[in-house]
Amino acid sequence: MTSIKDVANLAGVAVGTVSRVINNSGAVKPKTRQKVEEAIQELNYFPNEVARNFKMQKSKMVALLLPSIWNPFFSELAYYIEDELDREGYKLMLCNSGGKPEKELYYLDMLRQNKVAGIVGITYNDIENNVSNDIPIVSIDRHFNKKITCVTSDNYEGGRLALRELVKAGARKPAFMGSVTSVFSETMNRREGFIHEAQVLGVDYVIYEKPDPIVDNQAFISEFLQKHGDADGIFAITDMFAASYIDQASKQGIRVPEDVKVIGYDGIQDSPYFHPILSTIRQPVEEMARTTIRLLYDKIEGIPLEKQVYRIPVVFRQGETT
Amino acid sequence: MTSIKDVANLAGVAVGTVSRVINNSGAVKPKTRQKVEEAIQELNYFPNEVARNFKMQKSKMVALLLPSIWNPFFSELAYYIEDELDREGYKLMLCNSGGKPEKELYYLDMLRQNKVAGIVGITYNDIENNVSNDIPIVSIDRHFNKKITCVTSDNYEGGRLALRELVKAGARKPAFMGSVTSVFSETMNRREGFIHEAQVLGVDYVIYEKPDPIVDNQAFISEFLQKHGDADGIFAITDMFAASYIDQASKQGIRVPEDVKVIGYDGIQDSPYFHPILSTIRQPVEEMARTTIRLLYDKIEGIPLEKQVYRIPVVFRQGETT
DNA sequence: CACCAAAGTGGAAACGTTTCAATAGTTAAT
DNA sequence: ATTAACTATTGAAACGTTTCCACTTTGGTG
Repeated sequence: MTSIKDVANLAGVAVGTVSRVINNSGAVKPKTRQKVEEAIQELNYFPNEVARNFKMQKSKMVALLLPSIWNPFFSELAYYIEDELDREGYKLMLCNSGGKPEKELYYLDMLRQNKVAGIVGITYNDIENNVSNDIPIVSIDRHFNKKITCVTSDNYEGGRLALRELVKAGARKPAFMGSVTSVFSETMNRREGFIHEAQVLGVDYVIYEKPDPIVDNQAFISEFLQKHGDADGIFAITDMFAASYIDQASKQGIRVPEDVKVIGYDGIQDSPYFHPILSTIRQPVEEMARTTIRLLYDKIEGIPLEKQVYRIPVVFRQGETT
Repeated sequence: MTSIKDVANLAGVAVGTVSRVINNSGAVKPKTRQKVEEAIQELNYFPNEVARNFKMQKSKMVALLLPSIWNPFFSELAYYIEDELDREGYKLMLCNSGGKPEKELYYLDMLRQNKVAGIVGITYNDIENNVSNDIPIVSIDRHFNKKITCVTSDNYEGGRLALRELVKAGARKPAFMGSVTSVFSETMNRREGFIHEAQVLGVDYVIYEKPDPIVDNQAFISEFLQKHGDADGIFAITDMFAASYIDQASKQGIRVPEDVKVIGYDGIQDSPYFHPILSTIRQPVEEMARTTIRLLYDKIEGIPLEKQVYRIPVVFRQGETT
């Protein structure tokens, strides 16, 4: 492979000069620059980025650590994250943890060894203590403590909004359904907002939480239907969950939205696949992604951040299920 | 940051020895090894992977270049690719090209500069000439020439299968619908298989292709419905396209499967979101992903490949649309 | 006990850059 | 013509590894 040295030889200058030409740093006489550029052309030389990263002790690589890219919410997020990174010449490394603690830690170690410039983390476990201070992290929907900045949708408002919409659609006894993924998860505020608004409005409500994320959704939903057959409105913690509920309910002859209104959370639907079209609290995925990366840039450059948690507003999107 | 030199100093040995301990290469006395390991512990040292990559002139990074990770077919593929890579300690870099030629080339250059170990490419353009010989590539569904190995589902058989299933489901005049993405795309064989089987069986058929992928799907489908209202079976080139067709058709009062049978291609549905459940030709995404990576490993290690195109068998999956 | 092969270790070069101090060249004012 | 003040360029060190050659130690054999 041709190196900067070959270019220097051919152009009859020193390597330092070639470096300055390439990086437009320092002064170079136009004539010299031309000689060097010709040599670069001639040799079809391009700089070895690995050597640069090594020398500079930093790379333009950002890692995205998430449970599974297969999940449509995450794949949309990843799309925008990559797009925003590319604008500044950063590259994206993708790590699927499966939500497993040991894999999250394994990847964190690996990323440190690879000296990535930053990490976007969507983790199920408290990675606070397993993360060195020398590598900036921004998390999405997970709020640990000072070290890790968090970007999230406004889950609390989303919960309030969902309850209001259910009531507006005619529900007399709305229920919150979902599974706990992590005690650090900001998503739990969806429940708090829901409860708060129900109390403010003075409506009867049900909270039904699945303690263990491993348990089968279907079984959990069946159980709910038995115990709370009188619930006539469902706020599901995610769209995915809402879809499971609708599936299960319709198998038991329950009609949506006639018998039960359903609202999801995420708003990942905008493909012709999805039916029925869910009423949902739409997360502004693109804005969350871009905000996350811009905050990460600030951290990388050592700019102190104003806040610890950045909440992006959500909106209700009417579908066919309310 | 602590380096191998610090470890050597603390352990009272030479850097070469520390290196041998870390890499389990060459002989090291147990006693020495212990001293070194203690020093590593003490200093909390971990090897600088960037320096290694630099020295070794190679990295364990593989790039996945595709139009958009947002597409559920690609995100499933990416999931398995990452999983297979991780088994051998490789990392995945994600590049969304948006299918734009200039971005594909831009990424290709970038990847070369970054000395990735290999590339998995799902491109719309002929990248054959823009790719150096020193970096192994395996493409999915795109067949250029000798240099680039191609992994694809058995599109031809898939096309035959689709036609047979449509006929079996009662269609008298089946149609193939789709848009051309690239002349190099293996996916076009779906059409060939469809045509071949129709001729073998002696059934009347329609081929309706959208020349320009940019044109709006909805408009294209409306046009088709006007011109070929008598077609009573649709083989859509992708599930996504099938879903669009069903949407559009149902808006015009056409019922699926009563009036028209529909078969898609991909089989990306296995989430409760999707309704109706499509009858489809299922691509074995996981097997394709793993095959791709294993072939890439062979190429990386210089092992010559037997074939130029690897076709993975497909199966028909019954849904609610036939 | 002397000798030899094998095992273990040290030390330095090399990988391709950037950067910086030192030197050389140029310009403009005296 | 001399010098001061820049501008342009050189050359070498440094980044953290691995690897290879040379040297030293060890253990076994005659």
